Amino acid sequence: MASYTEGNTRPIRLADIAKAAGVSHGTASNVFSRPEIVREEVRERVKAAAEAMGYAGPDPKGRLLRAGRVNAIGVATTEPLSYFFDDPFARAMMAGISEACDATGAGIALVSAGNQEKLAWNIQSALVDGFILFCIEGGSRLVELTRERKLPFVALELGFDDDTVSAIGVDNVAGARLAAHHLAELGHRRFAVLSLPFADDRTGPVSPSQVRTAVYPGTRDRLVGYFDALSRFGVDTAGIPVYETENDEASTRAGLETIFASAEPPTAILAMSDRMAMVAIEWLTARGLAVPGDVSVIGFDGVPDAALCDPPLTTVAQPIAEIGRRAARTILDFDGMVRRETLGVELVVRASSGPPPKTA
Amino acid sequence: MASYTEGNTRPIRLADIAKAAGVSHGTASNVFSRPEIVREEVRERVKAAAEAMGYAGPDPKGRLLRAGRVNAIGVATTEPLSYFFDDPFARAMMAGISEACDATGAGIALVSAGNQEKLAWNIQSALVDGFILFCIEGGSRLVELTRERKLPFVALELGFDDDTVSAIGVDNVAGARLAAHHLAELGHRRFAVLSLPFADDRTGPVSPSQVRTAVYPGTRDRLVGYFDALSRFGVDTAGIPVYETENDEASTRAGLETIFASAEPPTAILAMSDRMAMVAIEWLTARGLAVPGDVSVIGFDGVPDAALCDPPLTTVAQPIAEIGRRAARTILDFDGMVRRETLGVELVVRASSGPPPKTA
DNA sequence: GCAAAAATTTGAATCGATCCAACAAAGATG
DNA sequence: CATCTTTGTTGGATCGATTCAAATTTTTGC
Repeated sequence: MASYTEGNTRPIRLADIAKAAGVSHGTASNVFSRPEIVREEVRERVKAAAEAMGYAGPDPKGRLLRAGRVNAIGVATTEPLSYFFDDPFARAMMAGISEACDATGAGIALVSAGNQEKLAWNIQSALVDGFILFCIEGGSRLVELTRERKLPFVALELGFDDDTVSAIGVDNVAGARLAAHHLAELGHRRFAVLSLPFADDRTGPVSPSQVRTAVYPGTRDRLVGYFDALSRFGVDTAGIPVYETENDEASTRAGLETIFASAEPPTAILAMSDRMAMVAIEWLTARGLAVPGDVSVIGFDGVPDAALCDPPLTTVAQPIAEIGRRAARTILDFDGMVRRETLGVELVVRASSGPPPKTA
Repeated sequence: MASYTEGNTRPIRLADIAKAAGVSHGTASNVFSRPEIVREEVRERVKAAAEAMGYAGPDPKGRLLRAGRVNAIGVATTEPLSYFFDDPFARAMMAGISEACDATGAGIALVSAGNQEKLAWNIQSALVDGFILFCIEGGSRLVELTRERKLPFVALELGFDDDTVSAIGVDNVAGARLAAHHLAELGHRRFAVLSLPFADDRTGPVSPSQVRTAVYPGTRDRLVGYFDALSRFGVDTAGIPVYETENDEASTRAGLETIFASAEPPTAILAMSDRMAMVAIEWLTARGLAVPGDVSVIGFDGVPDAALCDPPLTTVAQPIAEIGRRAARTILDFDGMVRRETLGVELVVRASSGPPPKTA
């Protein structure tokens, strides 16, 4: 299509410049890294030589080995890379991480991979000073892989029960209580739960006996919170349908189909993510059910989009950006400590929740 | 808050393992990089030693220097890092880049910085095999900085006139013609242009004589396209108000105020980005002007959000993800050639454009 | 003009791996 | 049994810089 940019000569090294300028490589190095300590005349001579030979400046690859520090933090997930730019929760989190990185001039390296093997390799070979882990599905595998690197890392979103890993998350039990309490207080007594996954790779309706067996602590805690608040209002929690989704549109719709196939459909939906809640609103509206007239919907997360949907979503807001900022700071200011932080959540009442219909 | 994770002993090196296992460092290296060529018994012995000493596996820092290749591509901009997660255009582009990177297992390093000096440093020290440059404002500075690194790079979005830099973009003249033609054909004769910046750091209304002086080729080409199409319909292009914004909400609103302060306000707005077009729709609606009843609005870019606003935006769609994919491929398959690609655009007619009001 | 102090410069050591030519040992072949 | 393969292992060279103690030069003070 067009011309060659360069000959295929091997790139110029600092040593080449040093030789050309007639100084030692120590001095040549100083010209670039601490110019103030080298005599002006020499400095100019070396710079001129560099210019003349087309030297690209000290290669970070070489510098890195000596310095040890990369000045970049890795953000890893088991989802494809585009997850960081598509998912509203991830985006809000990345905004917080970005802010902390911008403040200190650190870079961000996105790490992911289609399959398990590649992911392992990518984590092993990522040039970073530490990792922030987006623990969605397969979070524990991700933690194991990362632990191998023996670099600082912090798990996000769901507290791991394992006390040896740093983690930043929210009080899921309290948040779920807030959500359920809000709906119960409005008068609702028939509920359904759209749940995040209980464990790797499963989905579908969940029997009451399974409910306490959720492996993912985040899922379990939210469930515990919901049930705890509802039972205080005398609701029989054993009778509440819980549908486990993969937090995507397809499985959420499937869940709704199942839930509303019932003879006594719920008047309120407790969704464990704003994503599912928004799908639910769309699904209900399309089915001719008014939100919140016929069915109230409450989400969890507090992503920015939730304020913009129609009707605007009532939800339990996490301080997402703040979690991101703290995670980044945990890596950037790593002090060898295991740091486990639990941040507070906030009930944000918007228009998707209201009293149950009179007829119910 | 909690216990120490590690003592402060210096990390284990491959050489330590080799010594402990009683083999040469060459063999120890092989155990990790080409296990199949080392005898099983030895392999197990080395692995056991590694396990026992808590070896984290070959350090990528060391490997990198030898290998030369980082297997990551840098994406740079003069905006803060959060730009990548906030801006819809950037996000769509990143999705394309992500896809190409996922396919080959390459990583993405985000590069940015608040000030000019830090940006230079971050570009100099980024551990990447090449750069994709988001050339918004200050694009030429970014190109200069990157050129210094003597790594492959490709400029995005706006073609640079400089033929020595690889670039991928769209045919802005053709796209702008499409937009203007569409509106003129609907019967509009009174237009206003919401323009992207002409050059670094300016904003405000533009006199007709300045119009052809735009420094940014993307801006200039779109203007040329608009005027070219309109003049074929006998519109006096010299009379069209052009307001230069910074492609943000504040300056776009300022532009609209100016434009609609006129005695003969336009019936159609040509916006050079979907962002500005969506701000315009909001502004017009809030002012009681119907879109497209009173004023038609057409955007440029084709970001996903444009389909969701109210009314859905008529726009000129760029193949954003495809541009991203090609940019990534250009770096990943770099062959020393300068590659300049111009992709086609497509008029997407939605509900924000219609015939001008009868009274006009 | 000379010693002491200050400012520069040098060059070997180091960072942590991979690569490869040379060598050693074991097995196959005539 | 000598020779040729094959298979596995070794250790020096290399990747491209930074660092620092020691050597050298320049400056300062008297």
